Amino acid sequence: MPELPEVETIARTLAPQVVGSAITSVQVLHSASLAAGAGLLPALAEARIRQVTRRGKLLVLCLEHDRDAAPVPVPGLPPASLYLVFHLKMTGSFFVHPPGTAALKHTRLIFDLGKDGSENTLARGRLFFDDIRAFGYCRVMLPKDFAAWNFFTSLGLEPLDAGNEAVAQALGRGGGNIKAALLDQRRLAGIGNIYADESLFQAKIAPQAKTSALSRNALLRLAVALKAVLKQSVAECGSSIRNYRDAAGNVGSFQNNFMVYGRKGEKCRICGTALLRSTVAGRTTVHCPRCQKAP
DNA sequence: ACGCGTGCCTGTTGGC
DNA sequence: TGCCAACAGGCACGCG
Repeated sequence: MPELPEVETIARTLAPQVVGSAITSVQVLHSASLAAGAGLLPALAEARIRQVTRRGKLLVLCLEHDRDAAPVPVPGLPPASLYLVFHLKMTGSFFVHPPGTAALKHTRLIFDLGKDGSENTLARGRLFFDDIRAFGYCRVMLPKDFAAWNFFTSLGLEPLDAGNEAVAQALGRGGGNIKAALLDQRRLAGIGNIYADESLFQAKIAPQAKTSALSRNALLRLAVALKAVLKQSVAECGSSIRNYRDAAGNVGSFQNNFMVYGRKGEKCRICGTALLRSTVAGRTTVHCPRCQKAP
């Protein structure tokens, strides 16, 4: 379940392995994993990887595929003439294997990487996109396709780039409960179930609290807590639960800091009360009934 | 128009 | 020991 800190960690560990490489060929082993841009595969197989970045939970490879075409900026992203975009959903992962490595059981896409800008096309390695549950996807897009992609254009603020006031405001508008607001990618981009529950605990707000009932101070407290939790997780290379590894095969350590996520029935680390599991906004939710009060 | 429920997927876990 | 239901969950989609 890569969320913002995990996708950020993957981008950081993938970049040094692929930036400066040329994509020499692409293999689609599971057609549904290529959700858009099949027609651009020929262009992709001549493209060079310039940058690896992230927007919300999307991992974005910025490519140059035609030296004559000027790179076009997409709002919020570095300019490029072609984009390779991934959503990892729950079980997507990357790894760069040596040249010639065969596909694994759950390998969905393979990008062969060669040297950039040289007549010498000796392969450097193979970028595997593995995805056990195959919920994840890749999209190959021209800048104009990217800028017209509804999911992307609807994404909200980057929580770590926005100020506390702006984050509080994004969470406070609209109806529903506060956990649904945290998970709504149109308000803030990149938050999933782990960081929603953890930030609500740190802010001492009950997940089922109606957003409209929260004071300005409570929303600000949540904004501060959310940013602190995300920042700490990025510093610890994310949370490794189940299958998560970064693009270098490393695990993160933020799971050791969980106060509530996955701790149903265990004691609250602050007050000792048994933590409750419930369903809020359709998701499994764990909270401390004593520390986290609905207003 | 917005909030809610369901389907997509496969591997792991826990109960009987 | 073996079987199977429940569970993990982001997002598209359809319904009311």
